[in-house]
Amino acid sequence: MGLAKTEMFTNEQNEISLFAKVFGHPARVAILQHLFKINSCVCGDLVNEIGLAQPTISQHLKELKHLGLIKGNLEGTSVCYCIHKENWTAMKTVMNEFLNQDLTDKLDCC
Amino acid sequence: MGLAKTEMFTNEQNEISLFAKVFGHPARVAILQHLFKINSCVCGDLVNEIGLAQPTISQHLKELKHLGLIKGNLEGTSVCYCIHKENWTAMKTVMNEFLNQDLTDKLDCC
DNA sequence: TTAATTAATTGCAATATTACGATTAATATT
DNA sequence: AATATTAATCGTAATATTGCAATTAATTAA
Repeated sequence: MGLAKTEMFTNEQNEISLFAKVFGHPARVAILQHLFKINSCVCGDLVNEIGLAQPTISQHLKELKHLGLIKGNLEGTSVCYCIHKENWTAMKTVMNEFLNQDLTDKLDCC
Repeated sequence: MGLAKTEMFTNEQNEISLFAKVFGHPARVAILQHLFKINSCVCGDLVNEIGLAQPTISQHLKELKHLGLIKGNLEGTSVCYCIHKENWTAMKTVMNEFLNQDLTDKLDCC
């Protein structure tokens, strides 16, 4: 069916998987890394920086924006994107809780 | 075309996105959380615990195993799964480096 | 106003993912 | 050996994702 049955999972599980999914494409990882590196918040340069077509980059940016991880700001004809700091920090809290679960000695049974 | 052009991204970007992609489904998040909670390493109980059919769970387990995040061990007719501690720790290093990039003041331009 | 620039949107083709019934494989029990 | 139990695999349908050409929308420059 190709459809995740979100109603059978907890809010936390769904939230984690939504964040993870948006990081599940190298282009979006590259976009985010570039936004972190270029703190002057360059925009359409992403199309040049990453080797994908403009509509493709625009689509990836839309997904990142939709999850609240970036913000876009109109500046003349171009749009300036940058990391949404507060939301990024909140996302980190959720992801870290998942990634940093207790790895006790008992876990090794195999 | 629906295919990620992995050759145009760095190994790091591809690795991050592969880890993230496997966390990008709530069923796999739920499986991992359960394996962390039940440190006695219960196995086919995952099918009961999570509400999906046996082939579906088996498929999700395969993906987690393929990335090295869990190990499976035959015990009679059943298979006992658990977190692969070393690989989980290594994955955490990669993901943390990505998630914990510098959020300097300069980033806020929008 | 007209042309130029930039980015979003639309529409579509190619591919990937998800879910599960049916079957198979492997071991355990009788 | 015959049966039961458990999990993997196969095949397939439904849906989602990715990528881009073409177009549109919005602003700027001339």
